Amino acid sequence: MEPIRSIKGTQDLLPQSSYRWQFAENKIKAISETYGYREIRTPVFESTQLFKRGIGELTDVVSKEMYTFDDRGGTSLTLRPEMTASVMRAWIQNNLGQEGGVQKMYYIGSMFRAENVQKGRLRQFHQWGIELVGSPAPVADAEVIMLMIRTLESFGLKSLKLKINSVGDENCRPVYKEILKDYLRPHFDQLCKTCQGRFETNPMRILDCKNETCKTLIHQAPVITDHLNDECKTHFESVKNLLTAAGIGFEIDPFLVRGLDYYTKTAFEVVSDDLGSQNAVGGGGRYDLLVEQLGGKPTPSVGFAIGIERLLIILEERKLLEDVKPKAPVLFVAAFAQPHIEAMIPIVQQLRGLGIQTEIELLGRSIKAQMREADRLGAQFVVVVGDNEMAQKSVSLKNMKTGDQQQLSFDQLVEFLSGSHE
RNA sequence: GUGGGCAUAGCUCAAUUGGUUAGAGCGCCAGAUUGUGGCUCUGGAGGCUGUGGGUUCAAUCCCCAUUGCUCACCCCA
Repeated sequence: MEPIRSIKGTQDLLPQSSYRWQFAENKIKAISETYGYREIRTPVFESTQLFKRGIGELTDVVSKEMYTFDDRGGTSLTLRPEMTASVMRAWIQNNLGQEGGVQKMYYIGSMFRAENVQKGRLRQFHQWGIELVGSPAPVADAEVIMLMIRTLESFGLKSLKLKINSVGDENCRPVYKEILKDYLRPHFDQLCKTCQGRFETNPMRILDCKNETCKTLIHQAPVITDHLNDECKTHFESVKNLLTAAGIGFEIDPFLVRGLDYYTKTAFEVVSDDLGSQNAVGGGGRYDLLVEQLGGKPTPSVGFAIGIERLLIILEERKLLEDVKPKAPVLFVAAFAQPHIEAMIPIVQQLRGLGIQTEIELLGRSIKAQMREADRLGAQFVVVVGDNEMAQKSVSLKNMKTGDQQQLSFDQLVEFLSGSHE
């Protein structure tokens, strides 16, 4: 029979490496909470309409990358391709705006995009994200960026590049788009096919096209940062000043245009050379118009998302996970035969009850094999029980690091281990 | 959707212009040590060379198809 395989673009997280994820997730959660963010979980599937309205019908994500299907009642559902739209839907639906002040939320979860697979790009992948809802102030933008950078630094990542830009708001962006189109119009024929399509629908996306001729044309193009209105300009300046005050280095990239339609004012991205061609570790920005688009009251917000798989790729390439190891048992109980195992079971129960990680032989192997197993598991101590020990109602306790061995009564063993385990 | 690369033991990889029994390291199991891990030594298990077809006296090697993986284009995390 043909074995069934996992679906392309999905991955098993095996016990051999899950501790790395736990390490990353624990750190992320701890830091998010230090900054006052609380976890939000939302369903992995939503009404297709949510993403169409929130992300934008013309974006690549919505137009060609969504896992969409009809449920039995004929409703169109979609596996979430990102979570900001879901979080804002939940925020509106549960009237979180009524609580006053801002809502600071984080999430870690699976996202789904039906794309071709390559390095750092899967069909089911995971994001850590932050949403700071309800503040129009530049300090909110700065806070989420500080949180993002601090977190990456806490993993030991130093030389990642932070790129920021302002993409304007509903007043100055349309004006800039016209200026850009006026500049590009005489060169329309030289643009690549996709950019010719973008010319009317989303001219700003031409700015980050990687086609060579498009790039040379764009090089001389008017940049949005020269055409921001006073409000956006002041906001952008404040964000930059705050980042400088926070000691965070950044690079202004007037060609940074993110692929989701909801961004306003600040947009930012962190890139790394370790990722191959999909070089974005994470990115985000301000989305002051999204809540209205989803049927809520105007609510200025800012957030970001980081790809966990990509983060782990970088950590691995830079050898920053070498010291991260799975938890090893404190004690391995090696027994000769069934009666010895029976005699040890109450002790094992007691030790585990005390939170001491304890293993007992499950295969009835030779003592030699059991010792090898204990060593492989990295156990600090091994207890050996046989007829000799049973006769004296005791155990032999071996320290695996020093090789020392001593005879202990059952009570002494429990007392010793509750004092000496780490 | 489009292109390139790869597919041999559990893992990482060899195998001469096509030539006899497809090898190594690591890992696994066992013994040396009949009640004790690591280090060392010895032995062992483990392969339809991804699948199907073709060329040939002969195919892991050449050709075609197919599946899977991977990298890249577009876009994104």
